[in-house]
Amino acid sequence: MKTLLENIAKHVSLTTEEQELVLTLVQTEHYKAKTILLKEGQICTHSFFILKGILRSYTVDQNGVEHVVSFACPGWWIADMYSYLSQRPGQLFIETNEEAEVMLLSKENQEKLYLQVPKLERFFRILIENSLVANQQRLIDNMSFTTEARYDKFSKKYPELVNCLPQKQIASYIGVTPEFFSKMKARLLKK
Amino acid sequence: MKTLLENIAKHVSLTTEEQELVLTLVQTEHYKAKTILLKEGQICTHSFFILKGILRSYTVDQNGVEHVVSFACPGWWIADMYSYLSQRPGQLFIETNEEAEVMLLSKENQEKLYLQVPKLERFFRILIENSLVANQQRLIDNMSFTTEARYDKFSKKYPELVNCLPQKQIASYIGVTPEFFSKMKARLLKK
DNA sequence: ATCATTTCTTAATCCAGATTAAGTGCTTCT
DNA sequence: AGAAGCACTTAATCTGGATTAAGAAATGAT
Repeated sequence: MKTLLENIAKHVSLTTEEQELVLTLVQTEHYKAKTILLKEGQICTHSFFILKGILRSYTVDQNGVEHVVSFACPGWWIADMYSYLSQRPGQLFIETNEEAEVMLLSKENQEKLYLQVPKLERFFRILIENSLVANQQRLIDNMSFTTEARYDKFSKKYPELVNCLPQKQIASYIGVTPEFFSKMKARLLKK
Repeated sequence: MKTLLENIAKHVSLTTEEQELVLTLVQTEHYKAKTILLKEGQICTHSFFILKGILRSYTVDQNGVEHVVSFACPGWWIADMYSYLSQRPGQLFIETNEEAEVMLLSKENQEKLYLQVPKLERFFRILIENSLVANQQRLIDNMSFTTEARYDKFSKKYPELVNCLPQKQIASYIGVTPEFFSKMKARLLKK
């Protein structure tokens, strides 16, 4: 259901040999809960495809406050795109919430793939297009909706996440403090 | 300096024939100040490459308030990416600030280009990657910086824009009301 | 099972920024 | 040139959400 090849097959179709090539260029890793896969200041040398578990990326600001940039469930990719694309030190942390199984694709191997299987250029372009659209929508939502409406949208868009994330992470994602989030939820229940 | 072919040449190199093909697939248009090129609810059938002038994209929320999503100067592309990619009605307006000259590339012609000049798949992928990174950075900035710091960053990143945009548009871009923006600027001058 | 750490809640106080309202230049149109 | 509309400013008041602080509940480690 959520393997890498199935994910690719949604957008481009590969021959058996091409599929095998892909598999030789990725590695699978297993991580315990709360493992940090990438730290601020490091270069993001791999992008991660989630097989099991939930990962998140976040920044830490001058005051030490965390800001969740994204979550990734099985079947999703995650990386510090700035750092990954430019191969310069980035500002994101990437961390497992729970025990997780992840496929790693190095930047080098991705370049190899582009050369040997040009169709994958299309695959990754589509992935990036989708991220861009989602990101832009989030920006718009943050500017034009109330906190309550943003929470509502989040719950509807990611119903599987609402009940398995610590709610301080959801609070951070929608852009409020855990205290305020808690107050808001209590207010919602009264209705 | 800012023609379409020069823009493409920054990332991929085309043969003369390929360049000519590109030119046959775009059209150039001239617009007066305050012309609306795309309205909410319409399908974004073309993406726009700016030759002259400044365009901006924005949404209008339930209360009729405008939120600037992006600006585009000469040498930049602009479109409602959600609508353009999905060919469904979008929520963005795209409008010229001043008199402008713009090249239009239709979605159909873009698909033709992908087929006939696969190198362009790479070109557009890179453009989208850059947008994604910029967008993600803006999200992070909105979550972790004060209004003042965001304005400061904006001024440094787009020095050419600060002095030629109505400041209510800058206020909207960084996410505050024109009144507050005005107050903040007065406060900055005192220092 | 117990202790320790983290997460969540509640409540009081505070503040950045919104809202409302007026007033002051600018353009631009006729 | 005058009217009409925008863009910008200033100021008073209000509010969503932050901050601080404390306790309660859940989770995890030994």
